Amino acid sequence: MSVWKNAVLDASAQFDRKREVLLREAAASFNRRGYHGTSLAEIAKKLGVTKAALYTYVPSKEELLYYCHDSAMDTAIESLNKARASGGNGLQMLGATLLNYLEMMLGEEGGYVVLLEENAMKPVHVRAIVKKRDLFEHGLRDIVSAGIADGSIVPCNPKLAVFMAMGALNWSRKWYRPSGDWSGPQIAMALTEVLERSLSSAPSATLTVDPAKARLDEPVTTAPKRKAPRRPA
Amino acid sequence: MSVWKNAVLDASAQFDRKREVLLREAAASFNRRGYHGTSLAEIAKKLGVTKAALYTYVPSKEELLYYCHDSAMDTAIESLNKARASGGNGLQMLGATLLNYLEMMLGEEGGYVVLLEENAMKPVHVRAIVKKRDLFEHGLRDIVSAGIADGSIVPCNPKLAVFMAMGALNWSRKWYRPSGDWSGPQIAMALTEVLERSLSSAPSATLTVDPAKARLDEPVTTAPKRKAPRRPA
DNA sequence: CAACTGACTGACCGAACAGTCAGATAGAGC
DNA sequence: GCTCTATCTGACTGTTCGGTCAGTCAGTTG
Repeated sequence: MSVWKNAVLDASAQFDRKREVLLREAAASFNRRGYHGTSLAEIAKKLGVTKAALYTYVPSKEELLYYCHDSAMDTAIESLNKARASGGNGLQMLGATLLNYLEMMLGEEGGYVVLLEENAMKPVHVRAIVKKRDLFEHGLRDIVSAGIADGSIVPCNPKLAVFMAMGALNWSRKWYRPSGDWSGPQIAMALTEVLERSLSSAPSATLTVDPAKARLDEPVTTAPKRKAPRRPA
Repeated sequence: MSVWKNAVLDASAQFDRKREVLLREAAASFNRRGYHGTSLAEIAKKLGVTKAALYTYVPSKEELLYYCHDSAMDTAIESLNKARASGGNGLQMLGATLLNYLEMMLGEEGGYVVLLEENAMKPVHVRAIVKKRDLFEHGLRDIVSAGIADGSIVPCNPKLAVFMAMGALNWSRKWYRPSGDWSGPQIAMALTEVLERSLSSAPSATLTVDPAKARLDEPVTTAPKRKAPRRPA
């Protein structure tokens, strides 16, 4: 690893940098083989060090998992806040959040998303993660509720709608291949588009047929493509 | 386990029954703690036997995982064939398949769905499972394509649409609680409804707000609730 | 009753793994 | 050059787990 053997930076910056690289590598391995299916020696080998060296940066394997989860949730909540700050109606904020979330998940850096096997952590850590996850999910539900109220989102059950969206998004980790035809941002765009359509009060008349040709320099927010919001009978 | 200590049946039926119970229990444990996180002793204890007894029914832990995956895929493909046989337009067939799939996944019996950690299996088994999974997914894509052709589904990318649907559905295993407010069939109905809306050429003007109150004796197929299919400009 | 069969047990083995520790190493500050 | 300290190594430990095996036990058949 190039980051591992690198002078220039001062001591504490080196430490932080290496710790970050470790988290990333761990998350990638956990994602691929699962927490229990990944050994510390395996991670260490990829970083060009021995297992014992990892304990300089992390007190235990369990806490390594916890840190991965924690970073991922922080990033998720950040994407939520960013979307909230940018404003717009409920549907637009929802779309912006999902797009941010997915882009960071499929990004080059890999984000350190793990999401599964939370029960492998100690109860204290499970509680901490669940708390943050609930913060994120309730934030999303509130956005959906706001969207229903402002007419941009069709009346529905916000809890279920968010569960569905999270499933559709998180599942992409299973089938996304960086070397495939579709880039991360292209997938993010296309998936978000379908999800928006499922909840929009004015669903678009068409969807992206070929994500590989999607132009990514277009504005992110998907304005309703037909006319005014429509309320149910 | 009541099934384990039960006379009445003849020998080979007993064997098959017990084997099935073992598969179910294993799948449930694998789903909860992951493959590597589940020990055979743990499974055996739940069945009231010792670890060694399991080897009467299964040659190895790895093959136990394989059998779980295999059964799940067979059930999935069966739900696909059933929907195809029942006919209707593309959107209706898609909805019927997803509904069947989800009902079996959330059913009392638990189906033995696992889906994750395939890479824990031997390459031969991975190939066999991937083959069946591809059969299922390509079947779904074909249905989506048919729906686009017959005008019931909005033009979109079938591959991406199916990935999204599978994610939304499979993710339910993460948050579904049999003891919760919503029953399996109610969730199946509500989720399928949202997914249909995301792809329908004539999206409904409203969605189920309270899945707990959904009437399950209604016909399954969701007829377009507005008017004729609309094609893109 | 006696011979046989298949399910099952409890003790055991070897491998893999998380975590520990004494010591090697190398850079920073004096 | 000398010391101090942070980082890292390689060998080690205790434990857990998948898998094996000799032998027990219950049920069946004749």
